[in-house]
Amino acid sequence: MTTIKDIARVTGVSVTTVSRALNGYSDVNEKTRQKIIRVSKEMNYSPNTHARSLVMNKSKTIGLLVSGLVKSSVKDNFTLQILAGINQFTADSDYDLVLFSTTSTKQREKTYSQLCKERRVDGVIIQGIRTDDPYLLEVVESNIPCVLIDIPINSNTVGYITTDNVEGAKKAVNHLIGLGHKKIAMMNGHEFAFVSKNRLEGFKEALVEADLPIHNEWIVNGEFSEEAAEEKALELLTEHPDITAIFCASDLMALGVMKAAKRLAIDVPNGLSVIGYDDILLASYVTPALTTISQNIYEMGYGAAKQLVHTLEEGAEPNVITLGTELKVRDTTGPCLRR
Amino acid sequence: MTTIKDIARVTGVSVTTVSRALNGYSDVNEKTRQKIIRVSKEMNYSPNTHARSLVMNKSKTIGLLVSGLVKSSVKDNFTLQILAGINQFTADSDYDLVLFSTTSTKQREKTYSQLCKERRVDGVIIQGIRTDDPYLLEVVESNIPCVLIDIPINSNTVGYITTDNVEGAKKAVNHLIGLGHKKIAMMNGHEFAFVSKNRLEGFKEALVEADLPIHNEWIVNGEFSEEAAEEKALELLTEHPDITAIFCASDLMALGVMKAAKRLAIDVPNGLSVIGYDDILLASYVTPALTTISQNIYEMGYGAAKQLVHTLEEGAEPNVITLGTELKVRDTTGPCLRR
DNA sequence: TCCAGAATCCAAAACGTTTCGGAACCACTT
DNA sequence: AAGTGGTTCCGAAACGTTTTGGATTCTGGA
Repeated sequence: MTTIKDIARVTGVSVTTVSRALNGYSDVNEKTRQKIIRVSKEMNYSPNTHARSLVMNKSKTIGLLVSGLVKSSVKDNFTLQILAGINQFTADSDYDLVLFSTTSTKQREKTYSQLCKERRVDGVIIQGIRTDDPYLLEVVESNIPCVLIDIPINSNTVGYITTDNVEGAKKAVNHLIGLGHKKIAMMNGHEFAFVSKNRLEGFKEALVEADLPIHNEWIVNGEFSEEAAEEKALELLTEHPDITAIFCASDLMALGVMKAAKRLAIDVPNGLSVIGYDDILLASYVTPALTTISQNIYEMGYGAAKQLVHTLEEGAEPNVITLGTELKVRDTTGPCLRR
Repeated sequence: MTTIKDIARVTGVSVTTVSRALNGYSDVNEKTRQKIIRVSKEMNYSPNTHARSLVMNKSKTIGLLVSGLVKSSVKDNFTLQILAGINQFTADSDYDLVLFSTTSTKQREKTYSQLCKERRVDGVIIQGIRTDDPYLLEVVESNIPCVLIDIPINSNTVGYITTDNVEGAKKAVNHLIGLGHKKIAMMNGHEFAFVSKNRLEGFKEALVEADLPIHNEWIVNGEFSEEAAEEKALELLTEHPDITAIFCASDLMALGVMKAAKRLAIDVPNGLSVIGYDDILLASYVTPALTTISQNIYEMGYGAAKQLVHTLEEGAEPNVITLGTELKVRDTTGPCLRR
């Protein structure tokens, strides 16, 4: 493996000059620079990033800490879209992306900051961890620049990108109300997710604004899982058959709710309107196609990477980005046929 | 950031001893080892991998070179499943995963080996690149250990993992033949994919074994794209209305074919049987649900990582792994109603 | 008492790069 | 002739680790 020393030897200059030539400094004669470049091409040189990182004390690497990258969660291509967005940005920058996984036994052995410090990543993007994850605390305490996805924590080293979940939820519920629904339930995620909190808030606000009562027993947690949501919906719809619409905090849970409706021989949308959240790929492919609140997940990934690199390069304080949402009306919502 | 030197200073021993203590060498007194461990915990020490990699000349990092990680290809969660598999393995090993993207302008600037050499990855997994990709040549020529997914190249540094595509294709076509179909077309991918070559081979073999003629004009290329396949199928079905079944080399293309059938008002499966390949997530969710050849994509990712790490650790020569396939009969194939 | 061998420790070199602080040289100006 | 300023180069230190090849001390047996 050719090093800078080899090139120095061959061209007859010092390693300093080779380094400075290759890095475009002005204090090297154009002729020698050309010679050095030529020789380093001939010798197939490429710099050793480890040596460089060691002395420069930065690695041009950003870490991605996810939790949704396991076999079972392949249905939920949220993570894939985030990744695609991040990848799109980093591919055009000179940063590399290393994947940290929180799904493993490593999580228990190594702390978040250890992970980051060992690999000497310059910054981190975090997606899909729960608010009760011990990693989260460490993030805020450590001084590694960090962009969170859908977790509203802001300090001088950590920023976040999210969508307006309150507004999104209101859009969804208002759509149902506009269709004449008055008995609307909510399938929420779990209490350890900020999005759940916000979507619940939007749900309630929309009801209040429409002068509809809030039935707390109509608000259940489906853990963001298709199966759990199916079970919970089964209970809910059996105990409260007068419910005419369900707002779900994720599309995956909406699918579960639809399965439950099917088991109870309730027609969607005529017997029950269902609206999801996320607009995952499956939403437009299931039958009937799922009405949902769409968020540009790819854009979130891209934006997260962009923001992180920006704070890394410019030393700017990370800030907060909120993206909009869009109601996608498909076939699982219809006018309320009961009173 | 605490270093080994700091610990040496505090504990009153040399850096050598600290290093050897932390790395579990036997020539350090158990008492001093405990002291060193205690102090390094107190000082929140974590080793600098760059320094370590520099001197050890290996990085405990494997690279993943993919091409399917762009916005448009989010439907195809093949890549996600591969990634999940790899991630599952690396998470339990002490290797990290860094993502190389081939979708960018970087591709033109930097060669494959430059990418690998710069980052000093110990090995690489490659997925989703075409056989005419210039990177592929470099892979074989470079001496970096490498595992290819679905690309049959084998040398003393490169191995591959794949499924039995000939057999899988035969299974698919035999299924159609068993349903009474005699006029079977094929929607293939493109000539720069080994899987296309093999699936075509299996297609032909099955026809020959059943004494059915091969119509070359019934074999078209859909570029592994839903849209292209739709267009090609439109032409094919218009020009040759006697075709009763189509074997598609990917599920995504099968979806395109189904759209074409819909546009031509051909009922699936009664007017046309369609069978796909891959068993992507969507296959079981579309209506009618897609009959397909299932391959365990997750397992391929896991196997690739396992094999790579194995050759890295044991110095073993990489070899060839072939996984099985499975026919999943769903609703897009039915008995031939014409003669 | 002396010696062999085990146990425990350490100094220094090495990995490949960047960068600080100057050195050497040349061409001008005064 | 002396000083000034610009251009082009370089030696050496530094980054944080591992490893080589001993050095030192201790233990037990002859």
